[in-house]
Amino acid sequence: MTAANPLPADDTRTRLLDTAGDVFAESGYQAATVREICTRAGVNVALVNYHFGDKLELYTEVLRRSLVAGNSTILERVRDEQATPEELLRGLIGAMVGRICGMGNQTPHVRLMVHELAQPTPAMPRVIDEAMRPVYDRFRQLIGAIMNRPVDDDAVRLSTSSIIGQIVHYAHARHVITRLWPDLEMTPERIAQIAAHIANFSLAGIGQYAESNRPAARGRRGPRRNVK
Amino acid sequence: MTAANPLPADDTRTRLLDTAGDVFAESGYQAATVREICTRAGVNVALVNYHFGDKLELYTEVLRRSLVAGNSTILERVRDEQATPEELLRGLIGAMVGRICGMGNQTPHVRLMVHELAQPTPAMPRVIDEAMRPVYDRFRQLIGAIMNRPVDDDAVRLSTSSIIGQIVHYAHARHVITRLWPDLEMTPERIAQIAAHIANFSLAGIGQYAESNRPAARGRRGPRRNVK
DNA sequence: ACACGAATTAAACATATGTTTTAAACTGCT
DNA sequence: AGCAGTTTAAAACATATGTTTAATTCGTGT
Repeated sequence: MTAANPLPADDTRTRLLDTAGDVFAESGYQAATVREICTRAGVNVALVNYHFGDKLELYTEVLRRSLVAGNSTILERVRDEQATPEELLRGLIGAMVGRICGMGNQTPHVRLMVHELAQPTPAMPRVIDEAMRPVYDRFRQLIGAIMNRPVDDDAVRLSTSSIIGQIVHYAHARHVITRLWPDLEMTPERIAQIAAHIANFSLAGIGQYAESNRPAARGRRGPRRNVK
Repeated sequence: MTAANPLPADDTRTRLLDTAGDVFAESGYQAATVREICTRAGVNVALVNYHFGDKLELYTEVLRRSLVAGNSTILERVRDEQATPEELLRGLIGAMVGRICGMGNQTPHVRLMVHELAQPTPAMPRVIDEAMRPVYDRFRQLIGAIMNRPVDDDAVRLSTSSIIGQIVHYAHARHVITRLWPDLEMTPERIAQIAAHIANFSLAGIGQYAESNRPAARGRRGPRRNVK
């Protein structure tokens, strides 16, 4: 038979990478088996070692591709120089919620990150530096701008964790949420509602650190709501 | 039948359960090996099958013990009938943050939950119903009381997810946070600061749904159940 | 057409892991 | 002590999995 197959003329290497991305995203590095990957890719078991050396290098390469394709798309959606920090923050939250809650099954990129967090591999430092740090830093910039505080202020860092925590909770607790809130369907409108909620909720939370409430040295003065 | 043995403290069965709890908490169900468990417990490999049948039943029993010991302690700390919902919410947040950020390594209970979320086992439904649902429900009660809205109002559910998301982020993203914020040390003061931040941040976020800001068309009218 | 290196295949290998088997040691009771 | 039931131990088993080997096929330039 000629090279004209129903399957596209992708070379096996890329087919392996694509399939491995799916399998690793489903099961994580350790639970995924090279036989499962090769079977699904329709190639011989020996080819992952021939093309990549071993399982870990295949995983590393999968991760590398996922990283370069992953975070840049998110961050590039909030590069508008005209927009205010609040608008950019809303945009960033919306982009992340959209990717994480994306209807049906999640992006492989997201699931790779979830598994890497639960069971770190030798690639973890790079995952953090290349996938997480840029997002955290962008959030800190925006939040710092809104708060009018330096990016390494405690309030900025804590608020950054608060916002990211709210968002990625929909990745980590996906099964929990669908069981405890069965009526929740991730329609585009629902996703927009979630993003809007997180943005409003967080901007209100940030507000307590805002300029007017800012202390001169320590402790805060000002309206002091919610004091027990 | 006559063997009315009161089960010594270092009974093999108990020692297996304890060790298995540690190993499963470190590696998750799938990555943990019964040989590792037995070696660390100092017992023969065959004994897990003799006492528990198979690996999954051992895991199930470990989980069962963790569940009964786990969530009750948290929720019992917020049973004060005299306190206001805000105070109880602060207490609940503080209890969870304390357990999750607890200095050094996390509680086995927390790590078991994290692994179960990343890679669900057949025990997942029970984990959700017995460990997660009570906490979610208590949060919804308190938040609903503060907002003066029913517990299944969208705003209540979304705010519940927001608060829990902020808290458990310190469990899921532990490595990320320590790498992106190297100076952060989980001293008792720091843990208190984090809990206070999440409480203040969230009460401000909840504030936007408060009675005064409530739109007439949006939020559901109806019987004001669950208002204390 | 041919040769040579790259790519692919089938099979085997080595090891890890959950489980079972069979015998020995232990326990409580008469 | 002797016995019956329970518990432990050592070894074997069956299977899964990452990796290697050796042979075969494919592609390409001469």
